[in-house]
Amino acid sequence: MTTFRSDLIQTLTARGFMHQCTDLEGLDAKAAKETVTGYIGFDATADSLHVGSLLPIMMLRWMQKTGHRPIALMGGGTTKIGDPSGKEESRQLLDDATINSNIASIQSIFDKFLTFGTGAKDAVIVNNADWLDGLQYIPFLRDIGRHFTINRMLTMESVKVRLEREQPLTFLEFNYMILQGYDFVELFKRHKCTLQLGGSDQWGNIVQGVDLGRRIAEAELFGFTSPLITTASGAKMGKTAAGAVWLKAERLAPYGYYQFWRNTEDADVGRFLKLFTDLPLDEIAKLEALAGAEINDAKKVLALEATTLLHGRAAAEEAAETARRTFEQGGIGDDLPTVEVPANEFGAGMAIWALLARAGLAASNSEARRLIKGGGAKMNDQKIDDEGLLVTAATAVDGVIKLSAGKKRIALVRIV
RNA sequence: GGAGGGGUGGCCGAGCGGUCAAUGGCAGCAGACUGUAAAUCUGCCGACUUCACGUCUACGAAGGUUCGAAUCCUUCCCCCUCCA
Repeated sequence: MTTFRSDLIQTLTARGFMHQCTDLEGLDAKAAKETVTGYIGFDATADSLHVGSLLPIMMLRWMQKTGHRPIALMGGGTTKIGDPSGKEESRQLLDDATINSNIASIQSIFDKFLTFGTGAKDAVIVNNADWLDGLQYIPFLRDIGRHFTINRMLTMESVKVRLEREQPLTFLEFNYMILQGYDFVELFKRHKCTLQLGGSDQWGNIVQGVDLGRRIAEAELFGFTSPLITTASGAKMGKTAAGAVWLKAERLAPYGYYQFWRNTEDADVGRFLKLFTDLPLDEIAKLEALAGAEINDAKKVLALEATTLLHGRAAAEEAAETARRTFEQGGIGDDLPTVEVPANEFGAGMAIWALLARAGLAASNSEARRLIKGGGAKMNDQKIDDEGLLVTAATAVDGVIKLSAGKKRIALVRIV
C-alpha cells in the first residue's frame, strides 16, 4: 500500500474512504504542510439525517482529527428550489422557517461528531442560502455561466445517464452542477476552503467546482470522493424493518441504532469498522480475522462503537446490555421499545392482533393477523397459535407483556 | 403547432370486456436451517372488519357504453420520441 505524507490522506485511504481524487499527490502535499479547509454539502429537507450521511460525516470527522478544518455546508438555498433528481414526483417545497429549523436540528447531529467553534481548526456550519438567495440571474449568467460549456456538461456522467435512459432532465437539474460549483468558489472566497469531499455520485459536480475555481479565482481546489457504500449483498445501506435508519434519537432510539449495526452481514464487518468507528486499524484487523460464529464479537464491537459515536457511551452500553439480555438470555432488556397501555383499555380482553399493532410490531391489524397466521408472533416467548386470543391485564408479568414479531423485533407493553 | 408511443400495486413490469385485488421479478415480512450473518427452501405481501373466497378502495383524472371495464368510447392532465 502506498504511504502518504499527510495524516489526512493516509487515514482516508487506509480506512477505505477513497474512491477518486482530482489530484491525490497535490492534496497530500498540501495537507502535509498546512491546514486544509474542506467541505461537504448536505441537504436540509428533513430534520434528521440517516446513515447514508454518516460516511461523509465521518470524513469530516477525520479531517478534524488529522488537524484540518471541516465545513458542513447546508443546502438551505438549493433545498428551497427542491432538488428534482428524485425522478418523477417533485419534492415538496419547503419554506424558510422549516429549512432553518431542519438545519438547527441537523446541527445537533454534527455536534456529536465534530467540534464547532471559531478557532482555526474548529468546524463550522455554513448555509448556501447566504449567497444563493441573493443571486441575480443575468449577472450570474455573465460571470459564472460563461465558464461552463454545454459540450462539457453533456459529457458529465449524471447527464449522460439520464439522456441515454431517455429519462427527463430538467433545466433546473442541469443547473445544479453550476450552483454546486459556485458554492465551492464562494466557500473558497469566504473561508479559504480548498477541498470538497462527497460521494462518488458527486464527482462530476465537484470537478466542475474545481475548474470554476481555477478560472474565476485562480484557486487550486481539490476534489475527493468516497465510494458508494452498499452491503455485501449489494443492497443500499440504511434500510431496516422499521424504515430508514435515522441519526436522531427521537426518530430511532439508540437500541434500534445498535441493532442496525449488530445485524451487519459478516462480509461487511471489517469494512464498516474502518468506516464507521474510530478504532485503530490494527485492532480492526484482529476483529476482522475472527471467523465463524466468533465474528459476532466483532459485530458487537462495531455496534457499540458506532452507537457510542452518535449517542454516547452510556446509551450505547445500555443498548448493548438490552440486546445481550434479550437475545442471549431470552429475557427482557430495559431499553426495548415500550408502549404504555392503560389497564382499563384491556377490559374483558384485548385482541392479540390489536395489541401487536399497538406495540408497533405490525403496521395494521390485518398485518398483525398475518403475522400470527405465519407463526411469527410470540407473547411472553410463547408462540401465538390462536388468532382470536384475548389478552387481559392478568397476562402481564410484572406489569409487562413481551411481544415478539419474528426473532429480532421485540416490544414491550407496559400496563399502567 | 403536427405525427406517433405511453401513464397499472413500494419499484420494475404483464394483462387489453367477465373467474382481476390484478401473472412475473425486485424489495419487504414471517417460518425452516443457522451465529441476532449470508445463501437456500417455504409461506405471506391494498385496507378494513373477532376473517367469510364478506366489505371498501385501487390500474393518470372526470364522464360514458355495458348485466359487467384496468381492459371499449369521450374529454382533460402528465411523460417520452420524431418533425416544425
